[in-house]
Amino acid sequence: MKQSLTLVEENYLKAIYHLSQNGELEVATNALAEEMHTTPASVSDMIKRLSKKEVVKYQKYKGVNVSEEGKLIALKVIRKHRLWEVFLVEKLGFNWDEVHEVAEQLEHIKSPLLTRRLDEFLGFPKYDPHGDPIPDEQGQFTETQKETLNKWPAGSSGTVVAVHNSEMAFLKYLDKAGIHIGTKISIDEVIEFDGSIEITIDQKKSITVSKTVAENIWLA
Amino acid sequence: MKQSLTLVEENYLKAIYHLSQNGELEVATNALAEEMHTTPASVSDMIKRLSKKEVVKYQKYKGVNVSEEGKLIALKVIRKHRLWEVFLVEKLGFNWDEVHEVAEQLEHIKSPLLTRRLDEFLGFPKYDPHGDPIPDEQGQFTETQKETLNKWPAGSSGTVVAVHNSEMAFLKYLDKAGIHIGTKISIDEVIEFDGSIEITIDQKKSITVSKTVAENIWLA
DNA sequence: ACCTCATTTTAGAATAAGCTAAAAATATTT
DNA sequence: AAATATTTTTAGCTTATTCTAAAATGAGGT
Repeated sequence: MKQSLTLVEENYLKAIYHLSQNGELEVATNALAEEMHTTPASVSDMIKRLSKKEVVKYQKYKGVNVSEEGKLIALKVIRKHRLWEVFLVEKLGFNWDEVHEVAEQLEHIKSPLLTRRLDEFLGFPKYDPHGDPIPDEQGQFTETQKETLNKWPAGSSGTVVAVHNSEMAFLKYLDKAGIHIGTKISIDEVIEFDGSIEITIDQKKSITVSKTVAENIWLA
Repeated sequence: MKQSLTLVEENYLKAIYHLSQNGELEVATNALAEEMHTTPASVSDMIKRLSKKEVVKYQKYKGVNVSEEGKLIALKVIRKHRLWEVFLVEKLGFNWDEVHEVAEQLEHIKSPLLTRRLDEFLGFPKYDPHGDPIPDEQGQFTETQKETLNKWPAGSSGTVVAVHNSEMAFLKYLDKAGIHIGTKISIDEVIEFDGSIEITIDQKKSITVSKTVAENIWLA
């Protein structure tokens, strides 16, 4: 029987899915506790509950991961989160760095019809305002071959399709630099000793970004 | 200190406000239990909590009512509920009889900015798809002098602004008759012995409606 | 193999919300 | 006004979720 999950359970599932990077690695209790801003003890308890509901696979002291069923649930939540982000930015005029908290609430609204209608209303978007892909109802992504900026060779160029790390400071830095989803970036030179990279933004402005920054910008 | 209310507390407040018809009458524990689909015992407990938070006025065995603060909170929830209903019907193409459940969830999203932007996006509507008025941020309604159809004299005419009683059968009946919010209705004749009324719909079709039906249609 | 240390789990308690059954207060009948 | 019926409250228990403190487990170094 498919008892539905509570809001908190859904959030755990989403966090596990995220930390395991699409269901591959095992997730440690401590890591999950940090992600959820709670204690390892609470996480242990919750994992047991989720395990009983068969949405995660779990062995004591060995880490957790989502089950097939759990993965699909997580993806449905992610789908809703990203669709709402598109709505907030494109229809209500929010900035892309203001939407997360609200989407975090909206993602838990339970109404398959609403989700479908919203998708339609937005023109079936494939990416959210941060460039993250939106899974379809079956949890499938439209795959694009994207890679972080630091992996691109000097001389190449691409378009920003995603940004990971949603810290305010980072988003503000990008904003100031003029880097958004869709911005064209040319890789001019890769400085070997510290991994920093000289780039040209939209064929206009040249700047140097640190390796850390480069690792959080995805190009296609 | 203004501790925020839980989702369930918000729902109680809304129910109390409804049952008291805008904060006038006292609400009985049993009535509230029925409205909330729960037991009187649970209601008693909850009322104590709400009373401690000063959002309701309460004397044992004497009934409850919202406080000024509680009333404002209830009105804010009602505002959100009705704005979302407008969104669902006008933007996502829901039928006016499909929106309630979803709006019941959406009304609890906490983001004043979202509410304001949504209001703006919808063109600052004053009525929801059922014709119920949408309070502003301060909880004020745009007052219109509306009255149920049975109170209007023969020869007068008005526009449908609201429909109370949301039973499926009733809504379907109206739909079939071609009566919607905004429909113009002329009162042709009031039959004295049973209170039924002959009306003309949108200057076209004439029908006779029973007193019961007339009592549930509001004109302005 | 053993010791130490970090990680993880268990135990026990707290809060929010609900329930059932029993007691108390109010209302209605006679 | 007493008896009865109805309504409301209290008491005690349950589940979901969290916490702190204590115990158990696993891993790395000697």
